[in-house]
Amino acid sequence: MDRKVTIYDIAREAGVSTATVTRVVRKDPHVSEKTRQKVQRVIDAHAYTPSVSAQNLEGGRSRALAVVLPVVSNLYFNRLFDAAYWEAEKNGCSVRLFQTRENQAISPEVVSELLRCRMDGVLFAGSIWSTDRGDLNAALEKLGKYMPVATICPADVELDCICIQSDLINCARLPVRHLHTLGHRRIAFLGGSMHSKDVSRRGTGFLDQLRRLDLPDDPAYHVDAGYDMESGERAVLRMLSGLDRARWPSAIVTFNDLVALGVMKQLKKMGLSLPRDMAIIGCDNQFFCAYTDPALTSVDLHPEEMAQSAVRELLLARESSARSFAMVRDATLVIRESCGAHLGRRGFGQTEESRT
Amino acid sequence: MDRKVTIYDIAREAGVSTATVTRVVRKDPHVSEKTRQKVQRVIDAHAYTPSVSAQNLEGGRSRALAVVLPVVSNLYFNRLFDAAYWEAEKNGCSVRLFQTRENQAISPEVVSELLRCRMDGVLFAGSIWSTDRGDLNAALEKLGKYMPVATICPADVELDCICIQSDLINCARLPVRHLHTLGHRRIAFLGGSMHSKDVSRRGTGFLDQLRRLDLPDDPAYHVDAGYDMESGERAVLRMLSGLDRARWPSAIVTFNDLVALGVMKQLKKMGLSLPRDMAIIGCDNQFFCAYTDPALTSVDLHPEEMAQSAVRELLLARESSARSFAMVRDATLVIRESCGAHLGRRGFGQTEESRT
DNA sequence: TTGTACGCGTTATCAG
DNA sequence: CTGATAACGCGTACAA
Repeated sequence: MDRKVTIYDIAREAGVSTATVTRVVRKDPHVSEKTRQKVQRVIDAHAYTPSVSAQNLEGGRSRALAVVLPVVSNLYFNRLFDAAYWEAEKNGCSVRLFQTRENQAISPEVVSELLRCRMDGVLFAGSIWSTDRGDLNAALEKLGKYMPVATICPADVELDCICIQSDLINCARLPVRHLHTLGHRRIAFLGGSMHSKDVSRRGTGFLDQLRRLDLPDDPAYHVDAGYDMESGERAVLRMLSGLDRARWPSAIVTFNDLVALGVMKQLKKMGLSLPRDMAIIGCDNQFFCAYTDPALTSVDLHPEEMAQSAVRELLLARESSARSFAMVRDATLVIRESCGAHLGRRGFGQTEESRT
Repeated sequence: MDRKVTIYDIAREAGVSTATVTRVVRKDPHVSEKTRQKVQRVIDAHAYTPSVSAQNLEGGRSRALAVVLPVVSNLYFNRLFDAAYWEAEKNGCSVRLFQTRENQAISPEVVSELLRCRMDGVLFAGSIWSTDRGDLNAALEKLGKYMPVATICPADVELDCICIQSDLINCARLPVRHLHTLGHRRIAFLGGSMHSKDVSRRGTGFLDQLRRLDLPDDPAYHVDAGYDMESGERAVLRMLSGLDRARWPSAIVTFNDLVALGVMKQLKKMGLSLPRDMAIIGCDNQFFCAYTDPALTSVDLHPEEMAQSAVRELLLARESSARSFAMVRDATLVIRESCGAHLGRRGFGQTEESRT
């Protein structure tokens, strides 16, 4: 491996001072055209590029933002990351990715790594909410002293940083209303946990909406499960196995589209026809939603836009003094075929149901 | 924003020299237990962490690998990246992601950014092969002078770097043989391009295999298309529309699973029943393959293992002198239901076919 | 317009 | 065992 050519090498060979080389590189106009050309020629000849490390050390900043999330290979997170990446790049800033994996909590290792790297800002997304509230606030405060901090978080989390909040309310309301409008009364929720400690609060939000519409909140209609396809398969099987067919829900809202994928597979395996025998609504509006059979109706939380806002605010906060505030991007429902909406309004399970 | 506390601050407050602070941080045993404790206390009190920029400047290396690819939000690439990330992390190395987007060529900007950041190694994956061979070699050579270079590339590409080659041969052979065994004779290929300039050479590899088995290579059986679901939908429609039903293929191999998704959707829309009326084989063995209807048979190129090998070799090359060589990870066929293999062997399209 | 000299935060070398 | 001090590569006052 060759030694990297430095600004000294260029200066010496061009017969000028390092200051002049810098000026040429930074396109400082206070250089005579003659020397500029001379220096530029040497630079080109050696393909000289200033060292970022040295520049950062000098300037005290890294022109880099950190994005901390569990896994990029997750569909939701890679959309989020991708958006953050390009938004930062548009502003001449690079992005460093830190994965925490299943390690739900925000680890001290990550915090110190962020500090070590002198990041210009950090965006947290996903799963850190399960961290003990005290620890979390301590960590954020510690980081906040040195760099602006932003998070993409559930709406009910109050943190001392830039909070881009997921639209929990509509994420639950939209699917429930849609199903209600189509005549469904018995609606189940599968995936994640109904307990309030669940990362996203999606389950609890769902229950709220049921209550608002005076719909039955049958405990049999939600079994705790994971966040992937296998979880969906198992959960729906467990739920339906324990129920008389007359008590079956006519619709299922899932934690996310992956769970929905599993649910649909299991349902078909049981011989049900979708959406006739069961309506399904997923969440995240993933790329494959239009290609399931039937095409999956889903809620879009617009992670891309949230990520873009976060990056923009981070960049802003870097200049001005840091501030803490919250903003929300409305969720939207993307209606496809998995609820039979295209077939017109119908009345599911009305006959067996006791009107309350 | 507070000023970061430096090694000087610690040294002063602890009443020792910076050298001693470094020793404590690096756990150098040549420190008396007494001073060690004294210094450590100050370090903890201020949550001091050495600056990576300064360390890198000093040491002349970054302890970071670069991964260059088109987009992480692509399923194939995020699996690849994720594997590289954790393999590097296991070796105390961080990973920096560079996306080139649709920008197929390896741009001078990326090259100079890699140089600027003084990366300890770089892994290229995907799409740079379409770069003019001369330019590509020039870029790789330039980089190679300063850091080890690895690529995940088609097997027929000869480059002066560490080449982790995709198993082109089996990627084409496995699906064609499988279909042949099941009795299929008219096999089409959809997605990408059949032209040899296509990034992955998947189309040309497919044609080779057809010839080997003496199967008809009807030009109508492959229309150039893209790499996503929409491309699949359009391509299959275009192909079948132009053909008498008697001349229809009985099986379709697609460039990847995304294309397969589109093809399956379009086929169903046309009223065909899968796999009875048409067998499908995708490529990449994506997570959703087991959840399509019918479950999609697919080729796995094992991008994770390729990425891990690449990272390992990069780390090795960093120590010893750089070397250039090639290695291949065999592709495997994951058989599910989209070819009807679970239904036993059958003879598709035998009757209409003219035996040659 | 150009050059000198210092600081940025660490580590390594060499004395003590 | 501990402390000066010289790099590391760059930018930037300040001076010429």
